[in-house]
Amino acid sequence: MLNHEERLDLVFRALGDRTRRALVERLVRGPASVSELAAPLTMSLAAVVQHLQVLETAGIVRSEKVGRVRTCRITPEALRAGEAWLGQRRTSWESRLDRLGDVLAESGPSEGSTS
Amino acid sequence: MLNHEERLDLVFRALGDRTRRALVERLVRGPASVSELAAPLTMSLAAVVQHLQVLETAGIVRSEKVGRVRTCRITPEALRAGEAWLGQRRTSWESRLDRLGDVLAESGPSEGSTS
DNA sequence: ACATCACTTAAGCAGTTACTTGACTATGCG
DNA sequence: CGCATAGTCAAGTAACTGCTTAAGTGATGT
Repeated sequence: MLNHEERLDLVFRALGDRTRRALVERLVRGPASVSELAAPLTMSLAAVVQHLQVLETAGIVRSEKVGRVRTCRITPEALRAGEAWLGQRRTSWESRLDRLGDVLAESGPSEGSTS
Repeated sequence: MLNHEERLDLVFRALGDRTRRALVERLVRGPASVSELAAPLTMSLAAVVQHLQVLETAGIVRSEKVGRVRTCRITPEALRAGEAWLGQRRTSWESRLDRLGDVLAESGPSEGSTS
């Protein structure tokens, strides 16, 4: 079991690494095998597999093995959850600024200001 | 100096921690002092300050000290950068699915399908 | 059958993170 | 002044990360 906060922990932490973001960038253009994903990277294959596991436990990627090839693909829900969290905080912040603007406008543009 | 990838590293890593997300959630509702931010949390004040430093180096929060009180507030640009990254990858993924759908549709809805 | 390919698993290690405690430095207030 | 408030700084530590290498496992190609 994995609640919403735990999921966000895993998603944001997973994305907080260039290599893993690079993997995501490759995978949004379509599925790929582990070796295809590893090819452009300078690290060992084992290291790439470990990064993929991080992405997979975060729910960002899923993979299935056919024969000896593991094919990885994006699962967009987790990315959407991260985007949604950020969007909600941004709108919350913006609406606060709006209310603040309203209060300042209410005091009148030429009436006695705060200064 | 801090390039775009480094900034994203810091932003996503900063958000990959519940405590820091809680601090952000508090701060989107308006500025607060360090002790106000620490009050609802169970950890030491020093620990909260350390979390705030992580948020500040990520560019998510800025703070200024007046007298003996440090007041923290959100800087929304960094959050927007994270949201933008996620949004771009999502649309990239979605447009790929659209193209895939087009190709499948092109073969004709009642013509010989893949099965 | 045998080699090769595509991973998989495990161990180890340097560096980082998320805390803690304790000592310290300003304010600000009566 | 004297004392509480609001942080600041430095050390220490246990757990976690991001790698590495090396030794498997189980397809696949010839």
